[in-house]
Amino acid sequence: MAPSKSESAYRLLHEKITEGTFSPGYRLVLGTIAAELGCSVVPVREAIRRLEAEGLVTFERNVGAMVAAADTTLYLHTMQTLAIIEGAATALSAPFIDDDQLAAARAINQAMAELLVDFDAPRFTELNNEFHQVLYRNCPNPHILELVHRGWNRLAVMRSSSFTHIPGRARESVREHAHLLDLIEAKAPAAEIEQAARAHRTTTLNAYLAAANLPASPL
Amino acid sequence: MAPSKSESAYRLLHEKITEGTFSPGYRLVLGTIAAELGCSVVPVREAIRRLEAEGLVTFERNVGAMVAAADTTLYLHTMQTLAIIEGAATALSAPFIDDDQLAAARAINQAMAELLVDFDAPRFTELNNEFHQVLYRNCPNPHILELVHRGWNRLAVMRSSSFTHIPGRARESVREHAHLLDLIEAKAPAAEIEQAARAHRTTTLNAYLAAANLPASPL
DNA sequence: GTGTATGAAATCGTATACGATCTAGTGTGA
DNA sequence: TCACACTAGATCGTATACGATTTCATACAC
Repeated sequence: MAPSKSESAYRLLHEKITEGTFSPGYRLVLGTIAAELGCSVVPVREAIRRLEAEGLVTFERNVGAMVAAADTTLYLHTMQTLAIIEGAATALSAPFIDDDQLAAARAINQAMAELLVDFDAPRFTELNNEFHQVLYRNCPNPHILELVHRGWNRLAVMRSSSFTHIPGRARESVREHAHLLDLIEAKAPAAEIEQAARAHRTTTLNAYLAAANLPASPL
Repeated sequence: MAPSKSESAYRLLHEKITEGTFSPGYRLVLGTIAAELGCSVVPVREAIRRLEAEGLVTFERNVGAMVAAADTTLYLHTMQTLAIIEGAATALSAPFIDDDQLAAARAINQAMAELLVDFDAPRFTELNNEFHQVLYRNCPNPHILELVHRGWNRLAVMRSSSFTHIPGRARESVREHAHLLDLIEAKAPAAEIEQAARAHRTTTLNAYLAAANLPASPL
């Protein structure tokens, strides 16, 4: 069956926001979006409420909705949260990663390594997403998986606009990926995998924190 | 200004669900709720969408909404998630807990200890909530705090209906609380506090898992 | 020039209405 | 008896309409 209009509106907005078509701060005017979608405002409001609950959109009474703003603090908080959640997701997922998936992840990481020579940031980011998805996808706890997705989405919204790559981080990243894969292949203890997966993200976070003259994350 | 009807509907439903007035599986019929609130269905739909995004309600197209079901698997997944998030929240909060708050927490735990003699489960649970709130309230990362709240809410919905206390767990709990407070007072490393706070919850989780003949949580 | 009143336009919030869809109960034929 | 078609009632999904609120530009007073 065709999806409901509310569902369509939700998907469309979600995509436009995470893909960066609508940048942070972009005003989502109900009437305009409704017209674009060829529907009335009611389903659009509903969609926006859902996006609000996911943190992709902020909504103010009698004023309207806009794509969640991307201030530095928010970004860093999101990264910290994701470090924690994704670390756990990866550790919980690890025992269920089979040889094929492991091979796929190694291939992706190899592709990333090759990109280092002639660096292509968007492509690198894309591969990075794929890589991590392979790692946490098998997580048997759907709540955690959902939180990981939400975290990635929130980062995606903000990253596009305001944050740039840290020099040398890409190379380190590839190395850390390889280490993570080794741990998983060796069936290392969950705590060790969690620690490595978390650190992988925390390192980036701390680089940003240092750049902003803030203390490093204690976790 | 008076809250919008959509906001009122959201708060009312949220409260009724977390307080247990509406048990898991309870059908939320738009028209009925709208009539109770003295408003139309549109704001009610919006409220329900928000609750859905928080996991308190499930919604099926052309069928309607109901309070999220409370099957065992869901409950355990939620507990596992909360163990991870709350552990981090507590560790991040610890450096900001002042002497007064520490004293308050000790007092609450003392009250819990006294309840052990003539056990009163609802009161114990209430104090337990208060205790943990003191511990994680100062967490400087609002995202994490929000996730903790959502986790507690989800547990609250389910706990009321289907889960009972584990014998001897209350006494252990009080002891673990005291240990946690000692670590915080001693300004122990964040990782250590996180570990203790997580373990406090994981122990309960594993007791449930064992009772259901499932393997313990690896984290 | 600065600050405040005013009014129009834009936008939101929600009631109402009605078609679409689901559910359950009844009847019919094999 | 069972499977299926059908109908009535309940409920959902969304368009439309309109009052309420905010915003912004303009005009006026000081």
